[in-house]
Amino acid sequence: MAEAVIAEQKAAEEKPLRADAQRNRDRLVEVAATVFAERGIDASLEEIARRAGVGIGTLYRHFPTREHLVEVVYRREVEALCSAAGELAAKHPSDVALEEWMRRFVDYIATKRGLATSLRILLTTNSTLFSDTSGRVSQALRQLVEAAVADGTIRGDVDASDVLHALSGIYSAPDTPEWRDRSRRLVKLLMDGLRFGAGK
Amino acid sequence: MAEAVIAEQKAAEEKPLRADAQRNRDRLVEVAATVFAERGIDASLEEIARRAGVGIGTLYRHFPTREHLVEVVYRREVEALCSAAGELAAKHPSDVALEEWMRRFVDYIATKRGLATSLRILLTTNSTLFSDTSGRVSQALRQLVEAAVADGTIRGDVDASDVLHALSGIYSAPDTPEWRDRSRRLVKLLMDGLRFGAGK
DNA sequence: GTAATAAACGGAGGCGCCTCCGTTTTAAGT
DNA sequence: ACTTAAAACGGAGGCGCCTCCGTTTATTAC
Repeated sequence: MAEAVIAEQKAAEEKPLRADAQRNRDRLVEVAATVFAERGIDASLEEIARRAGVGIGTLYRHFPTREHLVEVVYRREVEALCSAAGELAAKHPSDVALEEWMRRFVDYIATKRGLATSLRILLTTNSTLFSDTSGRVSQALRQLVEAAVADGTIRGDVDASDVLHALSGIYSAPDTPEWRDRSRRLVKLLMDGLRFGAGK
Repeated sequence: MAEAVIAEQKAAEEKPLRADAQRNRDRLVEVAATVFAERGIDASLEEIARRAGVGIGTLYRHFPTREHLVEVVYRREVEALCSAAGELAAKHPSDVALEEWMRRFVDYIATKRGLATSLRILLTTNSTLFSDTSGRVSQALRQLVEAAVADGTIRGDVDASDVLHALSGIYSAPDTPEWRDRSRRLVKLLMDGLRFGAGK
């Protein structure tokens, strides 16, 4: 339902691009994701254009500002993370799916730690981006938690927002070298707590 | 070892500048204030250096980032505004001094309207800057209000923070072409209210 | 006054940003 | 298949950022 609405909006807002334009645009987003990950959010836009095999003018036509490009990359990554929830749910027992998804979630945030400042500015400047993505994340998590509660693999006295709060406690911890490892341990710990008393 | 480093830093902080260095630094701040006013906070640093008659390297030695320079200019302007409070108090009846100072205050904010976004980022990033300057403004205003209350030229049932709140209502109004004029009218209105019932 | 030296100067150079516009490609009409 | 107009391309060019380092200048010691 929600996906149908999104699809409709996209169709309404965007006229179809010419084949070469669509190809270049997709390529740019893909390369940009890689380069931002490698060099941070201040990476050279000219490097992105070069590695995507297009001229700098083409990059600017598609993404008038750096922020436009970052936003598209960010939305794409959040969407990939969230749509993985459904796939995990189909392939694993619901508690395992939830655990794996939470692990990916904190890992994703870990990779963004370095960019936090610039990204936070973008997220406060562009409140639509913030509400869209945080809504999408909540939805994915809710799906997993409700399934696990329903089939009794985790306890029934928690809901998605409880888990989200618990996770935020994990990823808002200070930024040390072992941050990533500790986060994973904490996710395991949280998961054990969720399994305890399950099926009662 | 650590002590040596600390000692070096202290020395560096307190050390008087060489005569030419001080001259260039002052010149840069003065020119920067003009250029930022003319072209906005994103003005070219090379233009500032050029108009100050120094090389770009000299500008960067004194102010490693644009933010450093903006901060110094901003502090200087706030200080000029606030120290004018004392001068006004010496030359005018206390109610007139207060009115004139408030007029200058809203005018100053009016000039900063266009830069608001960048400046707000700087003020939230650098909380020392924010608390220092807002403290200084409060102090200047308090001085004027207390004097006017004390000699009965304005009513006694208000204090500086009341007036500051009233002013913030004035300058947070939307940004229209007549903003400046309306603000002045509102200051006059506020002042009439303050005078009403004075000396009771 | 002169020499020595630490401090400051300044601009060339390399890189990235962004715009502008002549060239190329697509796709719609015939 | 061919023509053609619109769409997209891409890179040169101008400007600003910032660093690096050879040169100049102020100050200190004699």
